[in-house]
Amino acid sequence: MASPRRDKLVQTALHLFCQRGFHATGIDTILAESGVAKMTLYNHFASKDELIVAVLQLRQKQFFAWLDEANERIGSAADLPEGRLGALFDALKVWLLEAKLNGCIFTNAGAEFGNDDNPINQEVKRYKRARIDYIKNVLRELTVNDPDTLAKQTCMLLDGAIVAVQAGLEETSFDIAKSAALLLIAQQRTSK
Amino acid sequence: MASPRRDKLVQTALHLFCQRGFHATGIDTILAESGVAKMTLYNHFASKDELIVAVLQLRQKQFFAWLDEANERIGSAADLPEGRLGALFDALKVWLLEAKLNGCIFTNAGAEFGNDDNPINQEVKRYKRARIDYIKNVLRELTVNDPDTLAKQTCMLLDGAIVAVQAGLEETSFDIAKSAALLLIAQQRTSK
DNA sequence: CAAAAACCATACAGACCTGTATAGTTCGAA
DNA sequence: TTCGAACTATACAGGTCTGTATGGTTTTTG
Repeated sequence: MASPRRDKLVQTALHLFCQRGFHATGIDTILAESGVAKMTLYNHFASKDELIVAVLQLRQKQFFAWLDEANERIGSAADLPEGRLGALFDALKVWLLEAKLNGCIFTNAGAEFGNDDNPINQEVKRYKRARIDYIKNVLRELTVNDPDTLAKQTCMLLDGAIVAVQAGLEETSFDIAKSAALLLIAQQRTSK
Repeated sequence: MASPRRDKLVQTALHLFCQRGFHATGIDTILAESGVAKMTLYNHFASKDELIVAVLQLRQKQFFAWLDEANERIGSAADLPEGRLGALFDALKVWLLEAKLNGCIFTNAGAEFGNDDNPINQEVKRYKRARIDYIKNVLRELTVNDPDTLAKQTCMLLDGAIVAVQAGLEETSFDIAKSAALLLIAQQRTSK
């Protein structure tokens, strides 16, 4: 399953899909950029859609690995429990602004392939759910009333901020989203 | 500028773009669905991109007209000031779930044409800004501390909820977003 | 070394795409 | 009724797209 050409293809495709979108990125562009032959691509993937699914799976793996790492790095630094979520927000802001991405690749995939149950959409769903679960676990540690709702609200604020930045609004959107999330969490902790 | 064929084209295109996306919807599909000849299209629009811009402009007009109407309808019914924003959220939920849209057409346009300053993206930006301003005006009437930040947070929650529903998560996302927005507004009003 | 697997280069099929060219038609207004 | 504008129908140019066919080359492995 693992192969250097395959990996190169998926990584290159990830890069291009992030910047130009899925439909707007042709197979030939990916091949030219990666230096891999077309027949090799179709030896590893039955179709472009399969490649897209592999790209989304790679991205998901990358993201959660990075999130784990960021979470551990914060670990000792955050004395107040709210500090952990705040630091996570800051880290996410860096992650999302580092490469000049065009928004979130999962949200974008939902936009381009939405409205039916193809494997691409299932991957999007899987990612969104996993992210909520991750935040939920972080929140559980902070002993809030309703971690489920709060995790969903946090993810919505995050996605909303990404969309705002993508539309060309100010990058302070992330900070504004962060302060909202912290207010919500504080509200749950005081009213306990 | 106004012409029955032109209107038919834009309306049909709006419908198709909403459901299938922009790149995935060919000109010929729009022509077949609308029953208009190809030369008529290119008499009214120089290119497909121009048609897309017209579609986004129509949608923007529709949306804010509907928003005005909903806002007036609420007007007398909401006794508590928070009630107005809550009722607006409920109305937006209906607007967004009524036709089986695939998310927000402006967010989707940002996903497909992002990362440079084409006219399409400018239209997306214009919409997002106008929506923030609209909410800001509603909030000003409720005398909150920082209407600007609160309006942005509200819009982020809204966009986040739309993305969540688009990804196939529960439609209760809207209600969860609403409760977050109401908490944020209450927080600002009590701490004054 | 030899056999097998992976990969490359090129050409191409077939579909679809945007946009144009051309010629005929409807229809309202001067 | 005649002129002109808007529209239709059809064909097509030129490009791009995904995916395949073919045959040669490299790399790995037994």
